[in-house]
Amino acid sequence: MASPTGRARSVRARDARWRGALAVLDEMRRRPGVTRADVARRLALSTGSATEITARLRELALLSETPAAATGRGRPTTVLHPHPRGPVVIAVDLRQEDWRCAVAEIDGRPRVSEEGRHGSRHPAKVVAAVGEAVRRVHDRFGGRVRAVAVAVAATVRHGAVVQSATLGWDAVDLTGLAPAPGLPLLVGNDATLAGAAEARYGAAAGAGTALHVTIEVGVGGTLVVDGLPIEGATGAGGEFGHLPLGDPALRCPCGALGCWDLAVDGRAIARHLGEPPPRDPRSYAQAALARAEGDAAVRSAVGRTASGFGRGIAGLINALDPGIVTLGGFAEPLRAAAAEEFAAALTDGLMRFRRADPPPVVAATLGDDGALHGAAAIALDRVLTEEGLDAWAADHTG
Amino acid sequence: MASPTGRARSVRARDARWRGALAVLDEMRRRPGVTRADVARRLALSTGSATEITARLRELALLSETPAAATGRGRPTTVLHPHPRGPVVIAVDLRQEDWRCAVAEIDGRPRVSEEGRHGSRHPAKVVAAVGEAVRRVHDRFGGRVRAVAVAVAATVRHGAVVQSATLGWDAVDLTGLAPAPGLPLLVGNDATLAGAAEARYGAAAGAGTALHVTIEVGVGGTLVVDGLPIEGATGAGGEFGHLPLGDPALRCPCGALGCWDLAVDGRAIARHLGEPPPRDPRSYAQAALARAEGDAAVRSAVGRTASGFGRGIAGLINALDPGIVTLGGFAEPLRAAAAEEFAAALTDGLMRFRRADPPPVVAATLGDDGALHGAAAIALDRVLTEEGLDAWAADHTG
DNA sequence: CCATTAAACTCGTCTCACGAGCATAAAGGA
DNA sequence: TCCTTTATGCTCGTGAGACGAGTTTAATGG
Repeated sequence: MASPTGRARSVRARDARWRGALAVLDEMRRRPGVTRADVARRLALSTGSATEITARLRELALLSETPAAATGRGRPTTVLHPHPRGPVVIAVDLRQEDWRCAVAEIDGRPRVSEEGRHGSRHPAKVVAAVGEAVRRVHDRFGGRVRAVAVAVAATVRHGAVVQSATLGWDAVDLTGLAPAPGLPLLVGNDATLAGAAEARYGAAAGAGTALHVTIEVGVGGTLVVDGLPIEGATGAGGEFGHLPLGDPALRCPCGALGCWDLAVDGRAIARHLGEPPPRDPRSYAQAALARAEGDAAVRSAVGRTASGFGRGIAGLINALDPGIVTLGGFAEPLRAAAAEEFAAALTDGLMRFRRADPPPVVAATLGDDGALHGAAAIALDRVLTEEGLDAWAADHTG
Repeated sequence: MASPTGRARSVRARDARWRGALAVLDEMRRRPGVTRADVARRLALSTGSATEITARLRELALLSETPAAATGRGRPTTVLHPHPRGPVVIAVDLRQEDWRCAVAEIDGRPRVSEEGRHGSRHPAKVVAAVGEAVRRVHDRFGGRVRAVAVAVAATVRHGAVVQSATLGWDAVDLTGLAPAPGLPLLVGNDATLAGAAEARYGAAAGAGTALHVTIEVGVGGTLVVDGLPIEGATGAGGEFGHLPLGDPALRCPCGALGCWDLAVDGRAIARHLGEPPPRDPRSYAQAALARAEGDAAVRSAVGRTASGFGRGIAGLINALDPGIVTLGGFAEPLRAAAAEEFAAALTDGLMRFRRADPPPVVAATLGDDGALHGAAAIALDRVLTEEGLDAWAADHTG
């Protein structure tokens, strides 16, 4: 379907130059290990076009081909791989206590290259350490690096960190992470990127509309449509934790009243137990699940929390109508620890007509790697465009 | 940006056949009265291409050209219009008490052709009456009709009406509205389509991400990204009224607890006044605004309702990050009647970092015509595609 | 009435994909 | 072992769509 209010697309032949090539590269990304014959079939390409396109891409070091294992009669085809001197992106995941820096070829699988812990609350130090790592990777891969994407446990607007309860940061400038001028630096919220990764490679693969929800400190998540997170006007979409689904009497550190955040993470469990707010809601929540084994009061507190979580999920399903819901971080253990309470609240919160075939609510499958995969994905999205390939081709000819 | 999880796009030349033509037609839709020279500039088309494309489209009765008023020196250009024998779509708006049937040419402006009231609660009768009207229009326009779209005040899933509190309907089969076999019949929720129209032609024109919220019986609305409503997996997205933002003790007719629906429409005002639930919350709410003039109790009840509405809007802004919020139906009069309460609740409910530059909350500008415009828009979206133009061209050559 | 200006028209060229026909590399049967 | 079958890759002529340089046209304004 056309996008009649989108920016005026240019129609020039220049923009058709990479049509077939991009389709092939996308297919390669989506199905690692795909054969050339398969790609041609899927894209309804003639064998002539397939020959021409793969030859061009091989020439430009955008892919390489190796003989495929024979599957029967007929001339054997080839498997398409990223080229050993092809473009790469750097993906960074900046979490509460540590960070990881990975490299991904155009198949989108990040391979962790460096990692480190940061006890420090000083953003400048963390940024400096991560920046060093990025620069080392950039030195190693040189011109092959075409973009850098950072997943950060923070609210991100217009590509900049605005605040982070998890990290204890206010606005932080991450532009120092760019290892070279002119290299695109993309910054995204970690839960948003994890959701994108789940929708592309994980539990929600294939779903047109997927909802990802994660609990760490508060709630994060995103609605993903056709592999792209609904980012909102400033990039801060998916802050479901700040819907007033919680206790209207409680003031959230974000400034609003009744945020769902306060009703589902470790702070909620502590409140139900009459204990003081935990310094680190994440580890407190994990510990509570262990304590619940032998302690009925803790079990009950966990159950009430799971119930509040299920009720909110039901509301989000009502409002957004996802085809599947994936749970990340503490969300899945919480649901598992009080499965009945969660399920009851979920069903009770659904509109009646949705109860016959509600969307599956499943555990995220990429675990801790989701955000890293998502960062690699958005970085590659940037590289695998007409403009990106134009730039790459300009560097790789003549 | 590519859509890496979307269906495998075909790459064949066949799909490039209409590239330029579609871009020109889209431009024509977006800016009624544009000149050919303007379109060429905007799309970065060479004058040669513009000549070629417009000639082809004229030949196919997809557009016509008339001399433009001279604006200065130079050879005068032409204004692009829908062709008098070009394709049209039928747009239907099926509301609580009446219906309208309109015809739109490819500029997307629906012109009402027939209308009627339906006191009847019997869906079959209503569908029959509307179907007759559609058939009459179809008879008049013949093969020019390429699609029919129906905006209906009901929950729609997979293109079918599931239920409607407003109309008092359960599942209703609207396929009888199709005036001819093979003609696409698109069915959409009225608030969703009104939101799409606001984002394309109305108050939210130009916004990448827009939130439309309307109050009739309960709350309807949609998030619109680049002109396309986020429809969800089954097409029932945008049911924000069934987020549990209301009183958790109240059971909604939908089956869930605490729905926002109950906190913002006429039922909420009645409850605050200690009056019994109104039979028709819409007219009750309108009447309440009039009563509020001279009655402090009513004013207070309206204020509390506006406050609950503002709080919910704030939550939706937090969660979805729209660039603008448009208010339709009773939402705007409610906000206007208790502007201070609404604004205070809105601000108080926003995350702190959003308060500096919150998205504008404005009245929808298309009024009662929004849904009709939206229906025409999605019908045209269907017609103005490669496949749609292929079909049209097949009927108009040789 | 002619210079100026902006736009339309003409036409040769380019690029990309198609598709028919041919070449190639395997499996399987005689 | 050789030939047939099968699936695929390669070659090359064709066609569509857009470009862009050069030319023509229709207006304004001095």
